[in-house]
Amino acid sequence: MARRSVEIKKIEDRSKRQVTFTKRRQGLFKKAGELHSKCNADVAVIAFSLAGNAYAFGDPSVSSLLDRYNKAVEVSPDIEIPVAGEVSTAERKAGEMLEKVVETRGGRREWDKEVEKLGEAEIDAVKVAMEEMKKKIVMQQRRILAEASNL
Amino acid sequence: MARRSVEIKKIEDRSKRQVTFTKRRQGLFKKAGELHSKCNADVAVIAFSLAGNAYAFGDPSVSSLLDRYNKAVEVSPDIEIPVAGEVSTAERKAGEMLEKVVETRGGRREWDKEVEKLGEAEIDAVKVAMEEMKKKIVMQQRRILAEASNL
DNA sequence: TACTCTATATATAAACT
DNA sequence: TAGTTTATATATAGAGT
Repeated sequence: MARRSVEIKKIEDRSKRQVTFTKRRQGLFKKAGELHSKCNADVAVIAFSLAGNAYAFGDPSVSSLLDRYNKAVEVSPDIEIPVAGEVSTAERKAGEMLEKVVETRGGRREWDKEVEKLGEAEIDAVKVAMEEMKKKIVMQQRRILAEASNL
Repeated sequence: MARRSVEIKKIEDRSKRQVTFTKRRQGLFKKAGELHSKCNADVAVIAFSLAGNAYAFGDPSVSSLLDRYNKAVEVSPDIEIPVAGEVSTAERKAGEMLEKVVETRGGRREWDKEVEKLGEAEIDAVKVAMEEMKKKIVMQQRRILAEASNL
């Protein structure tokens, strides 16, 4: 993993902890996305930073998975796997700053690789295609808005 | 990671997919626990297997975190940044579309239909993804030009 | 504050039991 | 079907910018 051994223990230094939180949250979201892509499993991850910010990852969407989870629990309340660290339920008071930023992104831009494969002969054609695609998208957006205003 | 490169693509073989799901779910839960212990952050993970089984990890508890998440979303529902799942789904769609463009360049444009399938929740995210994709393409173009001038 | 860069620690795919 | 092993792919802590 890194230069030193990991030591799963609370990091005391605030700024180091923040950096680690960001890095590991990204890693966690990426793993969740891979689990989704590879195994066709629906996955949701929610993380609250000490500052109280909420970060969520979910495919197809966080809220739909939460609903589904709640329903599953109703049906069979024994689903939950309580894996909890001993230090767990302890503190967690630090942040109640209610400026929740539901940030996102697990990393994953799979088209990166596709783009890198493009050669000189293709890159121009692709750009043109992109322009057309964008027009299409804008039109689609208008169509949706028009439908919405008809409700 | 393993004997072969990872290939983030759906695993077709049922039993292999099941094995991978189990291993990766365990890994994901472990990572979530480490994030909790090291950074004092509260984390919940929910995964549904293809078979429909629900698996959850949460500290202090899944349901308390879900409530907290729902409240956070209520407090700032107007935030432009889409929830992770929507972004990732959009990213995947954008990637799929690009693949089609690359495959069919010069020929008919099959992504037309794909665009028309996009719904309200996705269209914005797709636009954002398109912007990023375009940046990538421009960078790739520069790379090619730079190589060419070095000949 | 937020990147990038690597040396290492971990995770894990496939093989094997 | 499930646990163990091992060769590699990934993730990431710390340092540098």
